Amino acid sequence: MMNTEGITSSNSTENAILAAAEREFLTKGFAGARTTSIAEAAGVTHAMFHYYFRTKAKLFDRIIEEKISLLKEALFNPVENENASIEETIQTIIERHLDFIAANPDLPRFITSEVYSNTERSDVFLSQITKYAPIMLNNLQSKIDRAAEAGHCRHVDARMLILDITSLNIFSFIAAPILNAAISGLTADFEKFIAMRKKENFDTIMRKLKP
Amino acid sequence: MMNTEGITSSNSTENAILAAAEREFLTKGFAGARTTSIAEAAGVTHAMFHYYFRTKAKLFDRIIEEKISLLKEALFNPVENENASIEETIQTIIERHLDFIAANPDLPRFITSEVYSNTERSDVFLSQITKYAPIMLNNLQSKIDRAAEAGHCRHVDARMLILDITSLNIFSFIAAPILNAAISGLTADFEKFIAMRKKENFDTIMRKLKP
DNA sequence: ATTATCTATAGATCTATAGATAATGC
DNA sequence: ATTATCTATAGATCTATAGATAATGC
Repeated sequence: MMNTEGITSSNSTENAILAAAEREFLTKGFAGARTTSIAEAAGVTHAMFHYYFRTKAKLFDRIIEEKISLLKEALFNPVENENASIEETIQTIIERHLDFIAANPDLPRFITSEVYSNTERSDVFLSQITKYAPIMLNNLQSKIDRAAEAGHCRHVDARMLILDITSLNIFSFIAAPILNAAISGLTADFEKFIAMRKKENFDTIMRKLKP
Repeated sequence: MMNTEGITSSNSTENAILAAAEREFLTKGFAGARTTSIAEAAGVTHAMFHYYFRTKAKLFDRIIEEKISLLKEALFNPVENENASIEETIQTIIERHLDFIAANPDLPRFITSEVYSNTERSDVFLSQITKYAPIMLNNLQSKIDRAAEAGHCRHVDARMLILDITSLNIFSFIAAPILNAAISGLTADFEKFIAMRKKENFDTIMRKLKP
C-alpha cells in the first residue's frame, strides 16, 4: 500500500508544519499560500517555520517532490502482467488511476496549475514525465497491437487512449465545484460517485476498443 | 461571431491595462498577479492602474465577469435545432465547445483554479451555472430519450454524456505542458491537434451512444 | 472645468533573521 | 553542547493614495 497520508518525519513540530504546508500549498498554490498561515495552522510560532525549513520555496520544493514520487508510483508502476487480457489491463489502469486521484483529490489541480504558472520548480516534474511516460506508452501500445492482431480489439493509438482515460478520470476532480453547481449533489456521496465513474469510464473506453 | 479577443473600451490606456490584466490574471491567477506587472506590461505608470480601476479586486471582477458571459454564450446557446438528429446535435456540441476552448486556451485552468481557491469572487459564476446548466441538460436528455425510443441510440444519462464531453475536450488544455512532456510535440501543431481531438472525441462519444 | 498623467510615498502584508532563553541528551 | 522555541524587528514586496502638473474639450 502506498503512502497517501502525506509526509511524515520524526519531529512533531516539523510534522505539524509539513502537514499544514501541504494543505496550504495544495489548496492555494505557491503564490496564494502564506507562511504565516501555515505556522498558525500548525500551531507553532512563525519563526519555527524558518527554523525547520528556512524558506517558503524550499518547503514547497520538498512537498512537490513528495507528490511527484507519489504520482510516479501510481502512474508508472502498473505491475505489468504479461498474461492479463487487454480488457483486464485497461480496467486495472482505470481503477488504480481513479483510486489514486480519489485519495489525492487536490493533486491534479495543484500539479496542473503549478506546472503552468511556474517554470523552474516544475522542471523536475516534467523531466520525470518525459523519462517515464514513453516507456509506459510503448508497453501499452505493444499490448494493444498484439490484442488487435488476435482480433480482440481495434488497432487504437495508446497515447490517445491514455489521454482519454486521464481526461475522463481527472476532469471531474478539477471541476468538482462547477459540476456540483451544474448537477446538484453529484459528488455529494463521494464513494458512490467514484464507483459510478469507474464503471462508466471503463465502459466508455471498452466501447472505443471494441472491434 | 462572438468576441474572443478580450475586453475593449474607448480609451487606449484603459484598453492597454485591461489587455495586460487579462493576460496576467489568466496566466497567474488572482494571487499570483501583480498590479505593478500589469501596469508595466501595459506601458503605463502604476498610478494609472488605480486611476482607471481603483483596486486589483475590482479589475479582477470585471475580467471574470467578461469571461463568464463569454462562457455562457458558448455553452448555453447551442441554437437548439429541433430537427437535428442526435448525431448532428452531439457533433455540434463537441465542435463548438472545442473551438471555444481553442480560442480561449487558458480559460479552463483559470476558471477551475479561481473557482476553487476563492469563494466570494466565484459565487457569481457558480450561480450562473446553477441557473443555466439544468435547462441545457434537460433539453439534451429529452432529445436523447426521443432518439432512444426511435431506436437511434442507447438510453444514456445526458449529465454523464456532457461530463464525458467536457472532460475529453477540456483536459488536454489544462494539462498541455504535461502532455507535451509525455508525448513529445503533441500540441506543437495546434490546429492539427484540435482537428484530431474533434474527430476522436466525437467518435468516442458516438460509440458510447450506439445501440 | 474635466480628464489624464506623473512623481513620491504612505500603508499593508509577508518573508526572513537576530538574539535571547528554555529544553534535551549526553 | 545541541536542539528547539520565543519575541521583536528588519527587509522586501505590493497595493493604494496624495498632490502636483499636463492635456483636452467645451
